[in-house]
Amino acid sequence: MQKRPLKPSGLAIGDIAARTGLAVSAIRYYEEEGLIAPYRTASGQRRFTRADLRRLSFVRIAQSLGFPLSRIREALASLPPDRPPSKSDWTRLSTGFRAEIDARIARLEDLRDKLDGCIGCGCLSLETCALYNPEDRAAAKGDGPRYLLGDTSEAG
Amino acid sequence: MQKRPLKPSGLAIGDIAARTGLAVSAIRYYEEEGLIAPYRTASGQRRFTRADLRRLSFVRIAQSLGFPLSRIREALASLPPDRPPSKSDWTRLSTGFRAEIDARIARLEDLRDKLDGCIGCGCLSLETCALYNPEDRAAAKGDGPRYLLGDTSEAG
DNA sequence: CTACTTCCTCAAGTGAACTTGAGATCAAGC
DNA sequence: GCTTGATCTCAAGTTCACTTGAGGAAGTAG
Repeated sequence: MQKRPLKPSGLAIGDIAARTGLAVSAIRYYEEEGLIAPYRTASGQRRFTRADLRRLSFVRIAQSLGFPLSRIREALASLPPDRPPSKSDWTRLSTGFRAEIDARIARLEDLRDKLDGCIGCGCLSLETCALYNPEDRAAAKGDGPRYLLGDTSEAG
Repeated sequence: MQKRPLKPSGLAIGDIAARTGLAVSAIRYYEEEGLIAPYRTASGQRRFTRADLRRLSFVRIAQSLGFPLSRIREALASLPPDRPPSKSDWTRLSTGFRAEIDARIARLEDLRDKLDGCIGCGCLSLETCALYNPEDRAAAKGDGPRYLLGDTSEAG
């Protein structure tokens, strides 16, 4: 006796939309984009398993973290396409994401701190601020406020 | 004797592109969008001041933080349109941004931790995970993995 | 069986943030 | 003075992540 087993034959797209908070059209789009692969009934209607539900939840979460669908598809590609993924499947997938999330956080903190520093010291209105006057040191390289944009190569 | 004063009459768009790392077309677009307002020579060519350069650097930075141009325009609107902004001008502008950056960081950390927790405990493959099985508690509200998506209203 | 809702596909539209191209003008070097 | 490269405007095209609409088939309630 299972407790409420997603109906014998899986959920229809409308149910999935209600459960994930996604629009029906978005779910269809995700299928088109290869993020999910729901099976079809004899008459051609989509039916979704619990695994699909998890994949969609993951999509929603990863998206809200700022990852593009291409990156999410890539991550989901490491899961078995349709069958219930194991814990180690999800762990493998999430480890890569964790690293990227950490990197994002670090970058934001770095930027925030530099912004704070520059504003705090008032150098925004001076000519020596690495943040707003990158040309002092970077003009020769000709590539803008790169100190804040991830390029830490000080070569030259 | 000033040190290299941006040429007597300001920089041309190509110079600005080289210094900021932005494409010429992007700079024109930003003007169209009201983020900058370079002045024009008699013949109609754009000329940029140091203040424009700072505004563009700010645009680039804020963009890399994930802020939409609309929000950036809004922030820049608090600066005097063309004149060199004072320290307090920039401080006012940046304070609002700081708060939003902090919020972003907090959200990312929260999501990361929840993701970690769920993956660490293996509940991704179970039926009780608030992250991947929100329907257990949220199905009635019908709105997906909202625990991770910012809605903390547990009412109901 | 009828009516209503949900689902299907396919094409086109949307908004953000640009880029590309056409055709013309402007500025700098020789 | 001429050529070359930079700049101008304006219109249209591009990518991402969808939404909207047309036209039709399928499932459900009475």
